Amino acid sequence: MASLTLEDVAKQAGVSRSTVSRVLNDRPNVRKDVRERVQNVIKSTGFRPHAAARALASQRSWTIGLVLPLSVTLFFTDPYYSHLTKGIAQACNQYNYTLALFLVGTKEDEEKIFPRVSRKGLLDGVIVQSGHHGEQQIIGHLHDAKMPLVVAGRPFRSDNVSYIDIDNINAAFIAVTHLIRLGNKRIGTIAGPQHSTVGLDRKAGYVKALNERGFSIDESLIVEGDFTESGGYYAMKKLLSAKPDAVFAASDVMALGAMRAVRESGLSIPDDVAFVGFDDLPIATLSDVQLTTIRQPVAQFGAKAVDTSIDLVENGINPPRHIIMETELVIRESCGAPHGKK
Amino acid sequence: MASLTLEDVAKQAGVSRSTVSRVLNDRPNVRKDVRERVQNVIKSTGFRPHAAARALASQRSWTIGLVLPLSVTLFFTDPYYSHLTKGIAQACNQYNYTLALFLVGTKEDEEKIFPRVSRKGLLDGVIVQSGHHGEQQIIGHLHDAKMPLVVAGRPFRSDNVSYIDIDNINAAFIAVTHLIRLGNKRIGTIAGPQHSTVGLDRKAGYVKALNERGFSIDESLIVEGDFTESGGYYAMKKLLSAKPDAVFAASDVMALGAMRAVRESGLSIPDDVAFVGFDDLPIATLSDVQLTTIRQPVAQFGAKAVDTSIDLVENGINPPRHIIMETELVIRESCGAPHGKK
DNA sequence: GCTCGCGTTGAGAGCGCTCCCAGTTTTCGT
DNA sequence: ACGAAAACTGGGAGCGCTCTCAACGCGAGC
Repeated sequence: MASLTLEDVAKQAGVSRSTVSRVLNDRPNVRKDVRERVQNVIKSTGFRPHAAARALASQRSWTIGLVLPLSVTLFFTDPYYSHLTKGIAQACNQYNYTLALFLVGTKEDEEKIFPRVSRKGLLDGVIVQSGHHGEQQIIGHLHDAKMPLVVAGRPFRSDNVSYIDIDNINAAFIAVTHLIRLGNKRIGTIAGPQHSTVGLDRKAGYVKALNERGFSIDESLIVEGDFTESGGYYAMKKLLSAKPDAVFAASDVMALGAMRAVRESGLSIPDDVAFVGFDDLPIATLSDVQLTTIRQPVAQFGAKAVDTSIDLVENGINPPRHIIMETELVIRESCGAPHGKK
Repeated sequence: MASLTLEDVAKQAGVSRSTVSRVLNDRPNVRKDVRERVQNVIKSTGFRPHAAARALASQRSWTIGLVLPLSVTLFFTDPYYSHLTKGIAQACNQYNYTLALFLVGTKEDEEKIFPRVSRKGLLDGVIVQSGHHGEQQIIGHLHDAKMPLVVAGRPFRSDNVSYIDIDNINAAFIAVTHLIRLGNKRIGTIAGPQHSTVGLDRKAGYVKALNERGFSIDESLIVEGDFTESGGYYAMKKLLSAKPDAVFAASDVMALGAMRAVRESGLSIPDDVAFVGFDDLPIATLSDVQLTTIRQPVAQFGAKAVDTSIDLVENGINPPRHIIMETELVIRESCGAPHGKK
């Protein structure tokens, strides 16, 4: 099976290269019987066009890049990234795109990756996870190269870039309002890092909910975590001295850590301290006390990111698209509210 | 900045296409001053060769595919895959290769992915994680297409394919022997799925250790898990009725689940039940009782996989390479042995 | 019967690079 | 200083596709 080419297939089918190409790409203007004849040859020979050749001729590589930060080793501890990656990978697959993964950890990684993603002929579009250390820089690179770019999560400077996000402020608002309605009086929060838009927005939603219900903001009830389990644990240890009766954690993983700290201190969940998390990843249901949380549509989020990338590739990057996905409060045990399941 | 080509750079530097190509690829036979002149033009114009064009002309795509099974949603729950992916991604980056990620979950995924990975001009080599449902099939595909292939973890039929693995039997043997030396008499195991080589091998090591020390094999002390936390939890519930005084779990994640079950039943770790896990991922140290475990060099494992792939690409796929990486017993709290740290 | 127009087909010119080979310049031994 | 060998450089022919364009039937309309 020496490397088969379009030409070979054409010869076998008794037609020209162009006709085979047309059949291959489902283009019109081929007589039915000819089309079938060619299709048979393609099937019987198992011919698949050479990816690089097609990419060169069509100026489309049919691959999308995904740039993920590895900072704080989050890629390992926070299943959010795994889920996002899965969503994106499956969507790519659906559309017959190839997914190129770029994990950027160190400064050296950046130096190698940044020029690569903006390189011609490699990627049709790029999805960058926001909250990244060199985020601004890579967005700039990509912008200069006029490479279609979708940011997953609102970036700091969102003018002129397409992004897709959830309404973090509102989602956090709903979570905290839920805790207020349940009668909690001292509601604390384990916020995300305040150098990320997610961290800022979720805290803003917390503040907004308290304000709207006439609560004053008690700074001792606000502790910053880093989206890790142990971050949540230590944040909660600090928070405990402020004696909260409820906590809104900016991620499920942090909520889990925080709940561990609460359990260790001899208090019970939700009676002494009620919890609402954020993400609704499978781990939310794994704990002894199932977590009430905000559900993000992570898989659809990924799919939408791919979708949008392809849209940008095909229809130009202007105007930038800004897409906000819906979230949902999922009530389980940890908030103390009556709930359906188990 | 219209798409810059080699030709343009050549014109600007006052040389020919060939010379620029030579400079670009660090090839000899270019006068020093000419080389520098060209390099300056490259730097000042920010020229990067068109990836697809280069791939077509050189018949090398400089990208490596990674095929990961999504079965049992393991990709999410077991950080092993995240770590492996990270190792592979970083190694690719090091070598200036691009990593293409293929996550195969459903049967439809397979159908889309299998032809894609063996397609000409897309991938130089492929790394496939073993333990995959359609493993045999994809290995066959790749073999037919003469695509360089490295399997991560020994596949079932290992003749004629290159793989890289750890010595699971011996590692498990060491873990269990350690528990025996500590004076435990009823040592149970939470084995991995017995349809995977890892699962089989680690169980074989357990059996071998007991046999060698004159213990008889008690089937009620052997329970099969599925490498998930809850799998470990339920396996332990079953195992508890056999009253083990020590447990060797075939993965850290399962060990964590099992320890949760033990704690729930009111027993203490390591006094009532001692534990040794397998993997030594960061989660091993996250638990209340730090886990004694077998350390796998996951990151190096990934790097070696990439290394081997490139070797196969450059030096041909025959003979198949079989590489075994070293493991190490890391003693912490859960086994009850005296240990250094904390 | 002739022209017009449309659906169909094939030829040819690239896409932007690598690589071989032939031509030119430099280097070195004598 | 001269010729041979070595080092350097440029031109050309692809790599395997896509895409434009011209050419070719063929039935409809007059």
